[in-house]
Amino acid sequence: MKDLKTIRGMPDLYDLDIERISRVENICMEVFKSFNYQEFRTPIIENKSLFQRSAGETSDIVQKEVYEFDDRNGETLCLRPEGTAGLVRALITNGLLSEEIKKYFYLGPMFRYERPQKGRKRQFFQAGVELIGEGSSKSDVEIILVGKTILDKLGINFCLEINYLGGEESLNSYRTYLREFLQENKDSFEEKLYSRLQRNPVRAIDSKDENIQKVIKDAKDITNFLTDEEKQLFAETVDTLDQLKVDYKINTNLVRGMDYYTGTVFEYTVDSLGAQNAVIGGGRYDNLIKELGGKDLPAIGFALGIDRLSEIISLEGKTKDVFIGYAEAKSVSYAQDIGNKLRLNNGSLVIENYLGNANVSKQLKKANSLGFKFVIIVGQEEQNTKIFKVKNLTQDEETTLNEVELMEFFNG
RNA sequence: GUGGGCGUAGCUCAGCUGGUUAGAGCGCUGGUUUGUGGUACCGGAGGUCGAGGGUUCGAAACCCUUCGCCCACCCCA
Repeated sequence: MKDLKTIRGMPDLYDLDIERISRVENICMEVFKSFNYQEFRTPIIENKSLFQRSAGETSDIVQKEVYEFDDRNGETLCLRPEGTAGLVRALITNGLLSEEIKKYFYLGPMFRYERPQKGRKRQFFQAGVELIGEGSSKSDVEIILVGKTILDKLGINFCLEINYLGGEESLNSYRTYLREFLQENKDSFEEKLYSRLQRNPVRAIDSKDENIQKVIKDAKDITNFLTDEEKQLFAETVDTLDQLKVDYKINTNLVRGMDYYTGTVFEYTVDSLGAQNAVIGGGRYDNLIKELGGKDLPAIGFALGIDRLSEIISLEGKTKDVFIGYAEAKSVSYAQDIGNKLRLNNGSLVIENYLGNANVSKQLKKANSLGFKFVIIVGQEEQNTKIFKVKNLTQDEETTLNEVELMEFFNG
């Protein structure tokens, strides 16, 4: 039976789960398109080296969370752990980069080999946007607004946290400072932890570990290492958010897991998801495109956890419209004919043509338990007279209509 | 990778310090009701008690192993 199990952290999705997920997906797409972003689909499998070069060789994602395998000609491939690198690769591969501003979105499954817990699966679904070719605060603000619009439309209470990491030089001097600072406090950490922190010192500042927090709270924060120009850019972004009345919290401890982030970074968090409380995370990555071999273009984007959001939205009651039952078996085809006329007449209706063997009484029972609002029973009588009884299950009313009236009845 | 909790019907769970035939509610299904639902009543199906091994006269229960789920660390969306 082992071969009939799903892979750990990769559940089958159906019923309510998938209803929730597709509601989030639909709203994401709707909002992306309303901001005039274009859809992009890249393969789920890429060369592993792409992620080593983008997310970073030392990042946890690449070090221990990538599903990798050799294909038959010996290349090391992997299941994508995130979406940005693949999209940037595709823009370069297809020669789509120019001075013009480009706006793309994507949506699909990502894979990371992690211990599953609340809000964390091994196959999970992300939607994301990337705005390429604009480095000013205007683009920061737009990307932040796209995220906010989605969360608003989903009716979710959230908190926006932002920070500014600075460009390569600022970030490197901050890293150097942190390494030295950690070295001075080396005795406070275990060997293993210490070497991990040395490898990625910025990680220490948003650690939940009490021990680390106690030490790191005396360290200087990133703002001490930003250039005047960088401070100015961040101030512009923050000012614009104020003007637009977008609430935010500056969190100088906010850092991101991928090495490619520079400049503005942000996270939308919620409080009902336990430890995995980030539902949207993103930021500026002004060096990534160049480093992967493309033009030297600034860019900013975010990724959104579709399944995380799907866990916390409320689902409005879905309505199914018409259940068409039959009185005698030979009337089924006529019932299907009526059903299709109704569908052609109004494509947004959900119409079930009953195909089972239950009698009329059972059919009514089924229609009710399946959540249909109207029932039409079609039989010899209806076929002869072309007059139908439309039963409203919620109000216990029956309306008698001819075919033309029937079409009108369901036309709005 | 490290902790803690948990696997019994499709779902939510009960099942005492080991005791003979495995329980409830919900759902499903048949009937009361052969062209009209919701409520009610009566019946039915459905379980190698996660898997493998061990202890025992006897294991859903105790021990070991393993797989999975949940939560947290870590990491991140």
